[in-house]
Amino acid sequence: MVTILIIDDDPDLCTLVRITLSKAGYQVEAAYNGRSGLEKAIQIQPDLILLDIMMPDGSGWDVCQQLREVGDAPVIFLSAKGSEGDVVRGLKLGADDYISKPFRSRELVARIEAVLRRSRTDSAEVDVVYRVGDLAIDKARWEVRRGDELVYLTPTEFRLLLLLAQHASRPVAHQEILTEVWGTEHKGNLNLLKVYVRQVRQKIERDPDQPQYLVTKRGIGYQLG
Amino acid sequence: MVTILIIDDDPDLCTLVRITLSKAGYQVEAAYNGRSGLEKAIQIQPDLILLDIMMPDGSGWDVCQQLREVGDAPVIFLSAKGSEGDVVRGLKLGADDYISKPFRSRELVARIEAVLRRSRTDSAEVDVVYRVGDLAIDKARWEVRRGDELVYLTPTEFRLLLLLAQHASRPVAHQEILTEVWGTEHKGNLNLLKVYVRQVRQKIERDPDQPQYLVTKRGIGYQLG
DNA sequence: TCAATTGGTTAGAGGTTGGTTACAATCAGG
DNA sequence: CCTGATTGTAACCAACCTCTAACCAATTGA
Repeated sequence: MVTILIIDDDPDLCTLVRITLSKAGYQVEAAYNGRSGLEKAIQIQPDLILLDIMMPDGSGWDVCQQLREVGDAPVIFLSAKGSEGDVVRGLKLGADDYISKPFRSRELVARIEAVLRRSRTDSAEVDVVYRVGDLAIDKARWEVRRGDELVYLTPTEFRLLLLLAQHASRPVAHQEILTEVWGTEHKGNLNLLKVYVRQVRQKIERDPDQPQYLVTKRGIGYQLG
Repeated sequence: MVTILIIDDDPDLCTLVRITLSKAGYQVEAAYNGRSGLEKAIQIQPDLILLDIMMPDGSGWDVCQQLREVGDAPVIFLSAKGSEGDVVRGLKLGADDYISKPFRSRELVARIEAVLRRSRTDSAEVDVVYRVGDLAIDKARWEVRRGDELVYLTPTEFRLLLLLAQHASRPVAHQEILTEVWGTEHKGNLNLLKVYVRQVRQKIERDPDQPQYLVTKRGIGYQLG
């Protein structure tokens, strides 16, 4: 369940947003001033924060800055229409997007989804590690470990293992492997695949004759895990 | 028919791509700036989008982001050779792949096919599991379980059982089974079917002589459950 | 009742698939 | 230009799968 925290001094707006986002399938929490907003953010660790920067106590900017320090949830801030300077300032303070009041509910949902998608792929880019048993395939570092020890694979061997890891626990067809790893010009070259499967097994399996990780799916392809 | 939208300010390139992809069997639409590209994307809902991020009006990035908001078509972007920063930025904005200009037509087609295949299997990777009694036929994993234990079936045996599972509690005619599993060239070979029915029963039935799952419908065909 | 029809069983030949090894071609770094 | 690493090819073997043929058993209906 995706949780969204809205921080705004206007209770009517909070209610409106709560209804809109509930319909879109989100869990919504509200806070009516900067201080309690920060506390709630720490407490519930929301997936995204909607922040009004023009609150009566003038705490919007501070809260925006502090939110970035206490968690990594993306922030969308709400600004009065036409205050372009505020928009720039907000984005510089680390906000991920902004919406001018008044806004239509469809637009709000669209912006939220866009920001969530972006933040997901961003963090996915930093740490993509596929795990199968005590095997770890690290896409970003281009490394494979079995337990603690580093296993060295050549680039082609790595691409093969990575592809299988990305579909772990599911068979991947011979042809799909060949076209993904070697390109269409080799899509019929089953022998090539067999040779590389052996090489990878020699390196990652404890007993290459009784593979535990890279298993054969006869008549179909290969499967990791 | 698979439709591809190309957004690029260079009409010559668009024409070249159109010819290349038409030969490969795709329907191609072109737009020559970001705005009309977005409009076309909404209008025709293409299966894949090729996007030039370095358009004169500088709209590439915005368009990339907005494309993700208005549809779920995968995006491949075209970048000038060597602009590594742009590549990372593009991928973070949610693009699925990139190609550096100039590119060879074979490579373009290969990348498109890879991305399409990936986006298709990603959505198809939701497990389809047919259940009959305590028998579970998992189409995606290509596995059959009775209770907890895995039952090994050969590819042909699996295709036979899968077909019956897809019509569970209904008889399937001999001829239909034969043409679906073995193809038209075997549609009269009843003996073949009988042999395989026995083999499958040996593997999935508790008492193969008193089949509970794969039952005979005399004069018609076979039925699962 | 007893052929005719339909379904079930068994064993095995031959082909296909996967695994293994050795080696040639290619590439990258010194 | 040489060297070692890596990629891709060729040939072979072993295991397995597919399909055929022949025969047996159960059911049907004339």
